[in-house]
Amino acid sequence: MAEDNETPNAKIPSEMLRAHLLALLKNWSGYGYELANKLEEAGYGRYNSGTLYRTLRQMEKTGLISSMWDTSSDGPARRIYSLTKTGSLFLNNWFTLLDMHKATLNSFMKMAENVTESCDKSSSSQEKNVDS
Amino acid sequence: MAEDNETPNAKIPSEMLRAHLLALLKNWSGYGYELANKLEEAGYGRYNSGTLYRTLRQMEKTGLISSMWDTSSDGPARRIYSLTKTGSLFLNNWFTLLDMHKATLNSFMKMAENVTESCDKSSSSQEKNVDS
DNA sequence: GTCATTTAAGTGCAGTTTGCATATAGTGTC
DNA sequence: GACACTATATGCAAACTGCACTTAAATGAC
Repeated sequence: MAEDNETPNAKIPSEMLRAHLLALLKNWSGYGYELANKLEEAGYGRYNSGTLYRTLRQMEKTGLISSMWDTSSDGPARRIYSLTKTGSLFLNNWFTLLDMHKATLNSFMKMAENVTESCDKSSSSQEKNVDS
Repeated sequence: MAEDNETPNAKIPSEMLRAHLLALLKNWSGYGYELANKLEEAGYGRYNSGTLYRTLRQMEKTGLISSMWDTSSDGPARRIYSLTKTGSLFLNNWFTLLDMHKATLNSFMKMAENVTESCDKSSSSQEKNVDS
């Protein structure tokens, strides 16, 4: 058995992992082990293989990617993944969502400045002790 | 009991919900019900109250926010939340993470273009997806 | 040949998180 | 009291996650 070099590294949110996989598969087809290597090369550590493979299968189940076995090359069979139309749309929407999210964050933080003066409806109890 | 108007709306990833809550609490203290209203006003539908309150308690447990009871106003007691120093740092890091994530996505998609280019020089179909 | 190693994918299971429904409780109105 | 609104929380099944372990094909060492 190979040495356990699956570093449980700085973990990114799983939604982002999915987006990363979709981006890697854009205009390109690859298999799990290869995708894991690319993620590692990009500085995301070696993902736990169980998590990665299961994520891929789940993404396939939800229609974001599709797979087929490749037995043409040497070594164990590889499950080659490629992006579906749905996956491609999802990836584009993800970019939109990121922008919206960032815009919302900024607007929320700006709201705070205005609130301190106007949104004091019923009682003027200024004892909002902000614990530090 | 009030009418069930908790619309299980277009759900954003939970990580983003957490970021939204942190952003709302930046330079401002508020309680759960109020935060739910603000999320709804911002167009995120009415979050399931159970999910929202539990998310807040969990964020408190991990030190992103802190709370205390406010019994000064009329009606049921409110649990007032405010951002901790950790939460503030987390929010800043979140922005950084978002940018890194987007950069990674773009680089991943460009990688694909290089691969297809070297394998298939004739096709010059280049997709433009670089924004920032 | 056979033994360890590398490549490649997957399962088992406990612990955590999520979605949805439901519970609890204070206050004001009729 | 009955009812609506405000405010927070719990119960539970389903889904997800992390970690360890298993399977299996090919390669190189001996």
